[in-house]
Amino acid sequence: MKKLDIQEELKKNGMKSTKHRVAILDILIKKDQPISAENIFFEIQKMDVAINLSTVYRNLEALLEKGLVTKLSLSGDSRSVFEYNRMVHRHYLICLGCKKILAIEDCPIKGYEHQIEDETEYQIVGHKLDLYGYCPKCKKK
Amino acid sequence: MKKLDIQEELKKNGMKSTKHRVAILDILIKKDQPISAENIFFEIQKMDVAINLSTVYRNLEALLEKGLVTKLSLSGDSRSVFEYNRMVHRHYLICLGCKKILAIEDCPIKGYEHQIEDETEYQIVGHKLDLYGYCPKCKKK
DNA sequence: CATGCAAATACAAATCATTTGCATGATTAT
DNA sequence: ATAATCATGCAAATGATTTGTATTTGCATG
Repeated sequence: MKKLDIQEELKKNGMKSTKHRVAILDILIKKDQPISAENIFFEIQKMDVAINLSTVYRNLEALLEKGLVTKLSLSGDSRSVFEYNRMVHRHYLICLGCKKILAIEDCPIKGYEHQIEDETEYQIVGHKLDLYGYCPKCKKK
Repeated sequence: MKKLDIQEELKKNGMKSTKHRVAILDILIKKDQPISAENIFFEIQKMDVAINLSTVYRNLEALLEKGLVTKLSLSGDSRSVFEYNRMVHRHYLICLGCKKILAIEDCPIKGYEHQIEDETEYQIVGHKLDLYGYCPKCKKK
């Protein structure tokens, strides 16, 4: 997505367009995997844009509220990771060796939610499924 | 489980039996739902046993290593919760209203792990599935 | 293009959950 | 009982995230 499109996207959502927001979205859109606030901070600095870590957090918070990004916390890591919200239901496959995160769009839970609704009288609004294992490279060791 | 059995269980796992450890396990065994370190701390104080929060953390860590308890971090909460390890594979149903956590022993993922192994060449070692929704009480509001 | 207002930013300090260092106290094998 | 070992309290450190506040910026308007 081009810089102009990102600015457009921000305004469409009632947000001011700033170089920091554009940079954050740009990074998130390009990354194929979720990334932490601190890593976003580092990436932006690599682009020779000065930014403060709290600005990263505040912007992620704002983008989150507008639904432009999603936040996820994975088992065994105390920090959250963020990704551009591609509006698809996703699950994740996390490599316990190198910590790489792979997104999976396939979802095996469809009918199960209804079954649980019937069994428990709860109203289910969503679910979170993550798989843990070892990627081909880490598997060898 | 009785106090004596808990002491037995601790020794069987090569741990010294202390009043704090017994109290922690006792609380965990009685609770039907996962509980945070701080809440364990409060519960122990209610039993008129003096304890420090760092002792709770250190003991949970030790019990975790011995496999006597399990730790889980749930989406949208920055603190971890713990439960007695009943040696069953479990999923959780979290009420977004009152935050109650219900354990579900049924698991719909069985075959899916193999399918993903075939598709991705990863070696899957486990998964985490949590459902989010509203319990019968909170559903009404 | 100047300008004013609301929103965004930097920076430091606060917070929250969790961990650690160290001196002291309890538990267990001998 | 005694020593060796491990557990504990307390305070201070840590790491991730949030917040207060003075300053700067984006952008609608004249």
